[in-house]
Amino acid sequence: MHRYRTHTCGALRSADVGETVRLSGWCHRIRDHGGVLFIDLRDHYGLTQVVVDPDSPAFKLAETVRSEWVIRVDGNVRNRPAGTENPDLPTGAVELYGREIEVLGPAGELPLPVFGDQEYPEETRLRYRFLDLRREKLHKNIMTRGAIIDAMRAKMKAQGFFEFQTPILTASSPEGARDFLVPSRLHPGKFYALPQAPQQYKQLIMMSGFDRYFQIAPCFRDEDPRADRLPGEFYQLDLEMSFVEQEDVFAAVEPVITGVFEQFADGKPVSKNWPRIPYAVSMQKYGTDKPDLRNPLEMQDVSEHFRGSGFKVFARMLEDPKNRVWAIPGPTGGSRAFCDRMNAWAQGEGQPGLGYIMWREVEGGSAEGAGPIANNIGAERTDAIRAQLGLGAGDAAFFVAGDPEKFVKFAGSARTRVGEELKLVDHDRFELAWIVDFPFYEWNEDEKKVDFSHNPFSMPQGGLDALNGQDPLTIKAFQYDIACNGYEIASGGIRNHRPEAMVKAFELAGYDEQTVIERFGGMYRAFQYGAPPHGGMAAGVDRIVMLLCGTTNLREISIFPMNQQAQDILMGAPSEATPRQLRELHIRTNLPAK
RNA sequence: GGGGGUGUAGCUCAGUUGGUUAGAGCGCCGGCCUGUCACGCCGGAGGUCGCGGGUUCGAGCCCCGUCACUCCCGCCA
Repeated sequence: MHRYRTHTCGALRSADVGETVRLSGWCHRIRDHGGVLFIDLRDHYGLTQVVVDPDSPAFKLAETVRSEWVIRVDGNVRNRPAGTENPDLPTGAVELYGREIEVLGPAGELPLPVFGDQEYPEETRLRYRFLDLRREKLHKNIMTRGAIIDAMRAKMKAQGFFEFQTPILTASSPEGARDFLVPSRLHPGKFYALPQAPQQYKQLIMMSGFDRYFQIAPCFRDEDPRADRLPGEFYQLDLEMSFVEQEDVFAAVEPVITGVFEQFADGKPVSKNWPRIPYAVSMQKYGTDKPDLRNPLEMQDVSEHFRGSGFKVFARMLEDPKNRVWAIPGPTGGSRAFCDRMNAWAQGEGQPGLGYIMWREVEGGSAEGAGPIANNIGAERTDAIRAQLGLGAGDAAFFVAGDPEKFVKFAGSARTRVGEELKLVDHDRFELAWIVDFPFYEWNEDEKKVDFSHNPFSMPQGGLDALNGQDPLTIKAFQYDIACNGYEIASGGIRNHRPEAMVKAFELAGYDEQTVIERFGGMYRAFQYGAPPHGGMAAGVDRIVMLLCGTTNLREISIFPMNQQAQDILMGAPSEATPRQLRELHIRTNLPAK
């Protein structure tokens, strides 16, 4: 007989009745009735009820075991007495009558019970992560994560992609987020950096003549935490292809992502033909470049109805040509209570308020606008707005006014808020979309200069001609994202593989050729010796797993995450280095006074 | 770096207008219990009310400061 087990805790069935078996596992739940004692024995595979009574030689020891002790039980499998079967358990028809118990690993009092689903503070959960990981939900999420990554690999390989590994110790990249640095012992005063993404490596792989690259790539960025961002490190499904245009990338990626979602969506619908939404349109309709398309609301520009109207606040604002008035439709929201609630919410967001019109039914069945704005602009304009937004009696509309660049973010969250409050959002579906035509540059107000708005390596639409002849702020890039349910789950682009275009692109952002050579020497060199047109994408593995596991917290789908102060409180990282380690690295600390 | 929210038992939380010895459920420990599967019943232990100061006859509650946690903004090519 095997030292620890003949079966797992999820294996036994009626067919095994009469067998003498050996199980090992954790004592999940113990029910001591004095004369008869039940232990639910748990392992990775499932739960089996062990029963012990005073006739068993194991009885005395069985009375001493506690939750989460690891024990080995020998005994025989028998049918449960009629009426005591548990249909909720796969093993629920049978039980193991225990004759011998060996304690393999006793446990102290638990800081966090494995049984049950009570919420526990994050600090406790992270310090005792190994206990939390035994719990059903987290254990399942981690297994799902592995299965999703398997599916990604399989689907990528089926599309002809080949997996590569790229260095973890690399050079600091001048653009982007803050790097994690690793001091070099052999080169005093110099540092490696952990890759923020294998961006340059994957392009170099294309220039090295390989055709289709992918990698489940660890990425490291020293950023401040957010709810949808793991501190320190995260994973991307990173891919790159040669001799492709944007359409080819879409054609390769869409079935992979759709397939993964469908496979793990648990029956929830997944959008088939993804809409392609230009960045500018997305900002106008949804107020964000990662719209939640489960929310049916679309904002519209209603400036014309307010220009020269009796609502002086907006009318005066519109005298500045860059200002606009946008409307957020609120179907079924036409009550004073709801409009006041939205107004109060807006004030809580630091806004002066949120103007609105509500439409009430009047005799004859038509709709009449009400509220301060409607009174000021008059019935004709009010009705024109109603008609444009396709609203009727019982509906409302909310208005934001000013410079769209400044209010767009607030407008987007107001749209989300209205949709959620009016229960217009179907949460049980996955709505995927391509967001395309990102601007190549953006205006940096602080430094009064043009900056790359996304990826400095992407190809401007129109190529070198556009860079030479066009207002830089109007140039679009072959740069795209995938948005799903309000999250950015992937980002990519067609790369700029022509050195003269690359130099020009950097020149417009204020970097001369010498700087490009210094900062991107390897890439610059590779561009000189036959670079294929290429492009690709990187998808956020953690966010995709999070969406498919139905959680909004990345720490629920990551096996050993750091806390929000970027500390691993299980392992104790970061920690101080010994004087000897620092000496070898030629480093002296200079700590802030406190 | 800035702003909001929250800190009461191991955990989730209640605690009246400022008023006696700060409570409940879960968990833990002990006892009873031969068919439970959120077992049940009885008993018990467990508290610097985040910390420091102030107001008051009296502070878990009010005021000031501080710390921790958390969400958001900045940041995230």
